[in-house]
Amino acid sequence: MRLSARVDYALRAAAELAATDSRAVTAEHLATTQKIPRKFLENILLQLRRAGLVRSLRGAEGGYLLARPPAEISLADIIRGVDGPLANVRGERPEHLNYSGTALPLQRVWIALRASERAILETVTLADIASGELPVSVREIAEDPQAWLARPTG
Amino acid sequence: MRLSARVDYALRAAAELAATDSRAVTAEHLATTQKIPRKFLENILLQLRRAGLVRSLRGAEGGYLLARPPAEISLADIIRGVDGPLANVRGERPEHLNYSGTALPLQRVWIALRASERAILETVTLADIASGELPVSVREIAEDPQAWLARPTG
DNA sequence: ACCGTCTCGACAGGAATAATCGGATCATGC
DNA sequence: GCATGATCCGATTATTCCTGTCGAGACGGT
Repeated sequence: MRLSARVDYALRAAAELAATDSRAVTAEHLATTQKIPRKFLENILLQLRRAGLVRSLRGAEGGYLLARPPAEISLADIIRGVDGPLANVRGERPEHLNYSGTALPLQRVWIALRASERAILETVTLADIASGELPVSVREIAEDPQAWLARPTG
Repeated sequence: MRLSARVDYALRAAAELAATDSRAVTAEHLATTQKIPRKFLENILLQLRRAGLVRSLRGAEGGYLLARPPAEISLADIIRGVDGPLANVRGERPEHLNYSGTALPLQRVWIALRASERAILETVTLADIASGELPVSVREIAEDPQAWLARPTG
């Protein structure tokens, strides 16, 4: 799991939008409150708009707002919107790999890994982030003190 | 989840080593059977050796072999050996992030995500790959037909 | 008409990634 | 001791990706 700055920014901006329901928020405001380079953010917001995740309004009183209710936008939607498919191995989707010989079972591991990422990223919505209340299944995992250690023990 | 060529190569080579127990295998052989650029592979094998995961023998009859029994080397070990920490956000470890405002709950999501990746990558060993028999917990996830779809439904 | 905002392609600098080169070093057999 | 076969390893290149910036244009509201 490697999250690029682009994805990180997109999610933080989206979270901010989710918190400010029904009013348009300017790129400038998002940039300063979340400490994101402004022009870079514009770039990202444009991507999100083309992905159908945010709407935009021009002119005075303009800005950005979510295209759907926050509860209907998952983190996975955002990530895919700016960074393409969630999972890939050397640029290939896991299901398209053709490993040979001993390496063959690796493909099933990547599939499992992706499924398990989806279980989280498809479940958590912007509404969850905005309210601070994560779904139980996710909270259970995050609450394990082991999960917060840099290096897993045993 | 983005797997670099380096990691992919490392895992495939390691799988090959796991299958060929107790004999040393040359870089040349690994490169051809797994279709990996040879000099690049040497580079990777050197990293694995420095990480204490493989041993090497020089001279005729030389080559590489695993430093420990395959059952005692997890995929996570290999990945960390060549690519550093499993998870990071913009170069920072998830536990070191300091999000502010609305974005705050995101950190817990990354922690959960990492934990759930670990659950797979720490569990699956090279012995599992070599035998083709994945742990039940992983197999259950990988066997779900949903997991093989490019885009999740519902 | 004017101001504030989004729109959007181009592009630059740097970092990461992928891969290669060439030689040094070491073990083994003869 | 010499040839051979292999690892060792720093240096180097090539390419792609990532981050971030610029500037001119389009558009909405007043």
